[in-house]
Amino acid sequence: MSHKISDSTIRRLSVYLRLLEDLEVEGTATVSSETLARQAGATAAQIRKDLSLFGSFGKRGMGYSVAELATRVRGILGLARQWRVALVGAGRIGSALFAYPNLSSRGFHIVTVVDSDPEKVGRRWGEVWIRPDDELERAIQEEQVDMAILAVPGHAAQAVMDRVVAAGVRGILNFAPVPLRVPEDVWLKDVNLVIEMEALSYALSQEAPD
Amino acid sequence: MSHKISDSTIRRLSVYLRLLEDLEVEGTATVSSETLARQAGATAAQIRKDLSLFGSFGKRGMGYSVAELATRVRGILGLARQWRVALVGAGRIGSALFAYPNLSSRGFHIVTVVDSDPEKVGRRWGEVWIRPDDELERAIQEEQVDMAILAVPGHAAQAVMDRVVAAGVRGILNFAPVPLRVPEDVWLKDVNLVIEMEALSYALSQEAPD
DNA sequence: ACATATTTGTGAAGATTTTCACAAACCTCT
DNA sequence: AGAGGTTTGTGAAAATCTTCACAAATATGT
Repeated sequence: MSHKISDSTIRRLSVYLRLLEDLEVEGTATVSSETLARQAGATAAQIRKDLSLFGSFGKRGMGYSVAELATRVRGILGLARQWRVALVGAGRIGSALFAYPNLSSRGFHIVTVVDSDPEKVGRRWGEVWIRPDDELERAIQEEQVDMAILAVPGHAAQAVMDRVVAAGVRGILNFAPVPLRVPEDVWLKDVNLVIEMEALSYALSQEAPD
Repeated sequence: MSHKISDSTIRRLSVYLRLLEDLEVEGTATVSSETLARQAGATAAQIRKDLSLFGSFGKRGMGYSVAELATRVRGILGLARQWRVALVGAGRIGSALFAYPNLSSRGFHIVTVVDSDPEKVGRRWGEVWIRPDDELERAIQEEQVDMAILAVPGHAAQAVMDRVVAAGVRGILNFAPVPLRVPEDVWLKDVNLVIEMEALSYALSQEAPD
């Protein structure tokens, strides 16, 4: 296995998986690449190619077993386990993420929250206490954190990032709209609302004479 | 002008712009593609190629005038104006977005908020009242909305989307983790935290034997 | 058991995106 | 004014990603 798989392929697998789980709930037994493509907004060939990079999961003439393919894709994506996540930043975005049901329901558990605001430290969110900034490293170790979500202001992001990485975290989701530097062996994903809005701005400006 | 410009190029321009604005604040007069590349985490050739798609903004031997390039990129991205945005969904994510300073400071003004929860309707957020779901279309028209942000549960997203589009909005930022269908002339950007986390899950699963 | 209809898996072709590499343009210093 | 050092802008090459198209495999119906 493992040529190099593109990020796009992985992201599409995540989409396919959600659709497969919906189909599973609906009780659908098998699905063709054609049907899945329609739901995913992709092409059938794309789906087959994506899947074929990891193996041969379908039956010619029949399509894919929904249950089996879902299990396979979960395995590929590393979702057969639970992930322990640290949330850094308990502001508005942080608190929205903490309560976001689609993360915990999919195996991403926020096991510790850290904030630099003394006003917030010591408060309790559900099962977890908000810990002070200077306990970041300790919290990461004690709670055996696998991934971190950075929901801190842009000017603080790189410094927090460096500490999180030094503490051993190798997967980070960043909400600060600034380019961050990470070592080669650390995975960083950015969620940047400004980019998305500005991309919309560009698109609308192209055609609308307004 | 205008061959077809790729989405990636536009997204990078948004990144460059933020760096240019930082440089402007610092009082830097000119910047080379090399320097900008280092800050953006891109390559110098990439930056020059991106910019060259829109014109010739630099001076050989000198680099780019920070102020001039920032203005040019703002123009390209359609940021020389203000955008009027409707926020649909006043839950946790919606309220975090409403208060997010990086949107309003960059010309994206949330001018109306709609929610289906009677509990929330009628409350006031800053200048804006939360309006009931059935006033969605009216709010869009009255407030001359250009773009919408959908922060509603996945199961409601497509229906809300259809109404927003029917009301004339042609740019939408969607937070629901479901694939949405839009007409060809409508621009949709997705922010999907589940995809990002699952992509991290895949990456970490690859090397970490754990 | 055979013919017909589906649907996968995948090389090859096509399209898109990124990187390379260098001539042309510009600045600075003497 | 000329030499030397920078840096852009851009064709061409390389790399990556998507679509095509079809043989092989399976199911179904007679």
